[in-house]
Amino acid sequence: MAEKCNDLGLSLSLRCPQNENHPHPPPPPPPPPFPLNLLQSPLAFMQRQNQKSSISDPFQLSADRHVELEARSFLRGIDVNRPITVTDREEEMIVSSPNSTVSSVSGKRSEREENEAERASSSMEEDDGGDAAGRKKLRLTKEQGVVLEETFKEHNTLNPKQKLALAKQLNLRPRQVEVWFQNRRARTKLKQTEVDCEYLRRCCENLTEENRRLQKEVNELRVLKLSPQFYMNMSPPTTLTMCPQCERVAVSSSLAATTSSATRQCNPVAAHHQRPIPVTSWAAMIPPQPLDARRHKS
DNA sequence: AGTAATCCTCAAGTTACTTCA
DNA sequence: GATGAAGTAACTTGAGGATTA
Repeated sequence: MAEKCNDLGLSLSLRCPQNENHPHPPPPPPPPPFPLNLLQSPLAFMQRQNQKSSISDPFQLSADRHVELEARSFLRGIDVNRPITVTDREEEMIVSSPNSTVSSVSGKRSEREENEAERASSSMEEDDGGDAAGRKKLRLTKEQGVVLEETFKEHNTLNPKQKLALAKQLNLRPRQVEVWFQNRRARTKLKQTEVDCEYLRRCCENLTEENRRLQKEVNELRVLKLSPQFYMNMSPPTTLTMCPQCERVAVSSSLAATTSSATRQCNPVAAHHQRPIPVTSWAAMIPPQPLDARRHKS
């Protein structure tokens, strides 16, 4: 499976913003074949790809369309499931995706059923002598697979012209090339979905663990808050200090921060200037007035 | 210009066949 | 050899876009 994954050229492509800042992020994903946006479904991606391939060569597409339309006018009703002969192949070089007609809606089923009998009587070109009843499954050769894969890497959709050329090159029916690309896109999407799911699962696990850790921390802090003597002896990591004389408040990270702006502006000789007062201590001494009001008063 | 019919292509889902452990 | 799982070619269905009468 992993080997297949490599064959498909798939890799993690989901970026989790939370985890980018996470102290224990998951192993960095390899460069994505196509970036996954959680707001963008794979379908949207595919559609965008299709649009891209269409837009990239509008002239060619319209030319193909022209060829198609010309061909369609006199090649209707061709049995596309019929085994390919050399003549057929020449015709298929003209008509685009003949078997799409089969998969299309309007009255195609009966047409196909008619073809079944004919197909049964004349075994396929690739047929090695098996029974002709039911659908005959062709196994693509290694060379065909390689070429298809290479083409798929270049563009995951084909316009009619490309399809015909590829079919000719590989000695396949255009319909087979078309089906192969459809299935290949489906496989790519499936693999990508699996990879994305796995990555999301890991994200979820990490966030759960982080949540558990933070909950534990919160509980510890609660316990700490409930034991006053312990709390009072503790020097807080960040200490608000205030000069009782000038009532200026400053933030210092340790005792060494006595050179903060508040103390610098006061008399450095005074002993109480050197000792940071924990918020809980001095706050109790301050009358319930806004600092600004008291400052204005003085 | 609006509309219905037709065709094509696609994604999604399914079926049936092949291969392999 | 039988069997079940996995892979995949081929098929079906429905939607949407383009073209044409």
